[in-house]
Amino acid sequence: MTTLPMNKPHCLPSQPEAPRQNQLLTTLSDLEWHRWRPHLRLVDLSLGQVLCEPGRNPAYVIFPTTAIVSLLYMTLNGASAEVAVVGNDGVVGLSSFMGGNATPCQAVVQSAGQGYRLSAQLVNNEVTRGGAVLHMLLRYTQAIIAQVAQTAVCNRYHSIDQQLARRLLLALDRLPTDELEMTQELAANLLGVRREGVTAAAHKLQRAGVIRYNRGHIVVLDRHRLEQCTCECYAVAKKEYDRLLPMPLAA
Amino acid sequence: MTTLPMNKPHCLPSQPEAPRQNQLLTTLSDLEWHRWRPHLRLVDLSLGQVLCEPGRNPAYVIFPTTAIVSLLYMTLNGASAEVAVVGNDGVVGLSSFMGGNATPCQAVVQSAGQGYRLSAQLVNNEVTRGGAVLHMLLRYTQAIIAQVAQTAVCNRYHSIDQQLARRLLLALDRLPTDELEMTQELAANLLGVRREGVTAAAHKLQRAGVIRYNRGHIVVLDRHRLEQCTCECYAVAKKEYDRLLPMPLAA
DNA sequence: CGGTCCCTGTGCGCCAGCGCACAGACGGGC
DNA sequence: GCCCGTCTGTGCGCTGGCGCACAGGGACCG
Repeated sequence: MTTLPMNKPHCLPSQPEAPRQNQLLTTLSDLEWHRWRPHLRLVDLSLGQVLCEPGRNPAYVIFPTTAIVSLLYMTLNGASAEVAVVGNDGVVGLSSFMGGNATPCQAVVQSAGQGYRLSAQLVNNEVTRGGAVLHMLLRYTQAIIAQVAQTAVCNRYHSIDQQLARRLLLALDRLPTDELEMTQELAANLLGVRREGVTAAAHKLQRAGVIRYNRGHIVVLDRHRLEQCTCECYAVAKKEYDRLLPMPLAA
Repeated sequence: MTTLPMNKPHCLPSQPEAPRQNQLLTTLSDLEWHRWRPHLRLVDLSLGQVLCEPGRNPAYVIFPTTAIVSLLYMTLNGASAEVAVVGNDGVVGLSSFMGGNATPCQAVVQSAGQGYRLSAQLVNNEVTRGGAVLHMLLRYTQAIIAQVAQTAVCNRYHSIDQQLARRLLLALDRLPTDELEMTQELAANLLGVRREGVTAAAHKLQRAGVIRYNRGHIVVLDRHRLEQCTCECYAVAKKEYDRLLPMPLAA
C-alpha cells in the first residue's frame, strides 16, 4: 500500500466567524462567495437526524462544516449499506441540483455538528447560470461517483477488518480530533455486516495498539498503522478527490 | 418482488437512417438535436474495445445505439468489478463533461455494435451553456449514481444467482433480441466472482427453463421468471432510471 | 445503592463462496 | 477427420462471514 501524505482537512475547532470551513465553499472565488453568503445559513445537525428521506424532495442542500453525514441505501428487508460519507469536504443533496428532485438514498447525520444550508432553488439557479458553482458541483459529483464505485468494489473483495479501518479513516478525515463516536452496532449497519464481525475486527485493531475502543468511543492512536490495515479503496478514493477538487476551476 | 412492466427500449434492428436510437438523444428537443446532428458521428464499437482507460482523458463521449459498454473498476491485484452498464439508454464518458477529464474507471465494450461519437470539447461547451443538454446529462448522471450505489448494495447482500440474473436483465434491456453473448468466464469477471460460481448459477437458471446456455451464447427463454430470480436491485435501479429520464426536461 | 438499559465479548453450528485441480465437450481451422 | 483451444462441468477442502443465544459489564437514573 502506498502511504499518501494525508493532509487533514483544515477543520479548526469552531471559530466564532469561520465562514468557509467547508472545502467546497473554499473553492469559490470571492465574487461567487459574496453572492452566496447572504443565503447561507448555519444550522445545527444532530446525531441521527435524517436530512433526506428516500424518494422525497429535499428543500435544501447542506454543506457540512463539522458534521458528518452518511448516504445510505436500504434493502427491502430493512438492511442498510452506506455508499458514501460526506463531511466538510462535500455537500449533501446533489440530487436536487441534478434535477431529479429526489434520490433513493437516505442521508443521516453520523456525527453531530454544523453545516451551511442553502435552498435547493437557489442552487438550481446557479447551475443554470453554468458558472463556477456548476463546475464545482460537477467536480464533486465525480468524486462522489468514485467513492460509491469504490465502495462497491470494497464490498465485493475486502475483509471486514479492512472495511472497518477504511470507515474509521473516512470519519477521521472529516473530524478535527483523533476521537470519534461510533458503536460497533452502528459500524455494522454502515458496513452492512454483523455486529459480531465488527467486534472481532475492532479487537484486532485494539490489540495491535492502533485504536482504543470503549462503549462507542474510539480513539485512534496510530493513524499511520490504521492506513496500513485498510485496503487500497481508501487511498484510491481520496486520491481521486484530491485530484478533482483542489484543481483551479475552469469556467 | 414487484413485477414491473418491463417496456423494452425502442431499439429496432439498425435502420439505414435511424438517428436517434439512443434514448438520451431522443430526449432532446428538435432544436437541440439539429444543432448537434452535424457533430455526431456513427462509429463501430467492437467487442473488447476499451473506450476509456483509467486516468486517461477521453477525447469523445459516446452515445451507444446497439452496443453495450461496461464501466469497470480494477483492484490492485488485477481483479475487476463492473459498477455500471451503459447501452442505448445512456452515454459513456461522463467524466469529461464533469470537468475531471479522467476517471479511475475503465469503459469496455461488452457487446459489439454502434454508437454516436461526440467530441468532449463540444459537450463541455454545451454544459457551460446550461441548457437542456446539461439537464439531460445531469439526470443521467443521477441515474448512474443510483445504478452504482445499487451495485454496491447488491455486492454486499445478494447471492451469485441473483446477481447473475440481474446482469442478464441489464444486458437484455439494452439489446433488441433475447439472445446475448457472454461466457461464464466473462460474467464472473463482471460480477467479481469465481467462474465456477457462475457455472452453478447458470445451471440453476437453465434447469428452471429460464435460459439456455451454450458456449457463451445465452438465450433467455422466460424473461418474466428471470425477473423473479433476481434481487430488488434490478427493479430499483430501473425504476429510478425511468423516473429520471422520460420526464419532460425543465430548462 | 440498586435496577435497567445499552454496549461488548464469546461460543457454537452452518453455509456461500473461494482456490485448486481436472475431466469432458464442443467447435473452428487445417 | 483430426487437433487444439476454448468453454463448461465437477469434486474436493477451506474459510470468512452469518444467525443465534447468552453472559458480563459500564453507565445512567431513580
